[in-house]
Amino acid sequence: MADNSADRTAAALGEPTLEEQIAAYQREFQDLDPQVEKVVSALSRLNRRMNVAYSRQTADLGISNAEWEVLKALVLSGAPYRMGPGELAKRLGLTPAAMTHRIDRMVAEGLVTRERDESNRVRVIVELTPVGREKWLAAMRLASVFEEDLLQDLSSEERHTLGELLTRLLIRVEHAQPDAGGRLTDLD
Amino acid sequence: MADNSADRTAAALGEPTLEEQIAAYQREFQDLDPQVEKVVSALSRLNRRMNVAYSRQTADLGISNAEWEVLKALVLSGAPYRMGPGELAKRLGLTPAAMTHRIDRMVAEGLVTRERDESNRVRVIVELTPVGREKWLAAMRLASVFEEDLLQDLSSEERHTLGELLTRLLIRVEHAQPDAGGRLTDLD
DNA sequence: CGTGTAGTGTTTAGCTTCGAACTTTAGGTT
DNA sequence: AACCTAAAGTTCGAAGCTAAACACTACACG
Repeated sequence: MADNSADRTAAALGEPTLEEQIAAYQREFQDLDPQVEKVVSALSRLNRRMNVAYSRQTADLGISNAEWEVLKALVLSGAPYRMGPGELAKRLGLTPAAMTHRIDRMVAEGLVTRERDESNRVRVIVELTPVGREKWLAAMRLASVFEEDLLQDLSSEERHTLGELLTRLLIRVEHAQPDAGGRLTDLD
Repeated sequence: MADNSADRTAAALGEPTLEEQIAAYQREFQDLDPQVEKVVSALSRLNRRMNVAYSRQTADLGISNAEWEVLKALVLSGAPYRMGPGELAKRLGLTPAAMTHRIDRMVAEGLVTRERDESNRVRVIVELTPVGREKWLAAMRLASVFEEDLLQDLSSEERHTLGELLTRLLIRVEHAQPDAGGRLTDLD
């Protein structure tokens, strides 16, 4: 079971506050926009914390975070919960090689099955087992409690605003490609 | 040079839109709050995209994302840019073992120096070299262009709002510990 | 029909990380 | 002083990932 970085990052002793960190960056790099940096730093820190929380939860269920990602992708594909290793790899941002090994493990643990596609014998079909689906559901229940709790201090309106602003950033990143200088340029 | 997941996740062929993804989750898991899920999913996707962008930029400079993280921590500590391996490991969320190896590489590449602390011979001091500082600065310049561009579509007011909302989430995660059920409970 | 070519998944070798055992030093206790 | 305990880093073996080479199947084209 990988991804046990849980308790190392959890406490985060002596880590500077966001404000302190931004002030330090400004000392070292004058033309930094503190407003931009605040958003970016908060995003990155938040994500680290969230991953730690998820790792802890999945570990409690006896699966790794990596395995949870696979389960999520399969469930998202809808019944009958089948996908090829290649597509899974693309979705999760892994090499096909890594996917092969990950599926090996998950087959051994009974979370998925792997069989050749008889109508096209190059392809392989990875299918969620009932056990795998149960694990996904259990992880989902834990995750949703955590997520609800994370947003607890925000009003419904604030949640909406946050969702919209983040979606706009996401759209900008997903519908654009960086040019040579790293700038994002629209595709269409 | 690790962290070359750049071009695999960049295109993200066939990935469902955020809305589609949330709709799919709701079909499989009824008591899911779509508002919460939207925020969380957007956060997680955004971070993946940003990491891909950073990886590409650091690769262009001939360093890995991992090395950039070390450089950032050292610069943040302020002049004379010295830290012990243990503290670095804690900041970056790594085991001391991993830190040892990472420093090995960075010493070999001339980014940092490693020496024993003569006043306390158990300790080791990792110090940024001028070359390391230059690499940090170059990476920082690239990153700030990308970040400014990422937020391009948001007005100054929207940036402020986003920063504040994210900070509140961060505070909730950083000042709390999860209880047995995964809920976040205040410390003070 | 055979052959070339593209697409899929697996295998192999090397690297990075983790967990755990180990070494060295500092500092307190008797 | 001699010992015990804690703290800091390193070493060791196992796990997981990447890139690149490889094997197999399907399909188009002569």
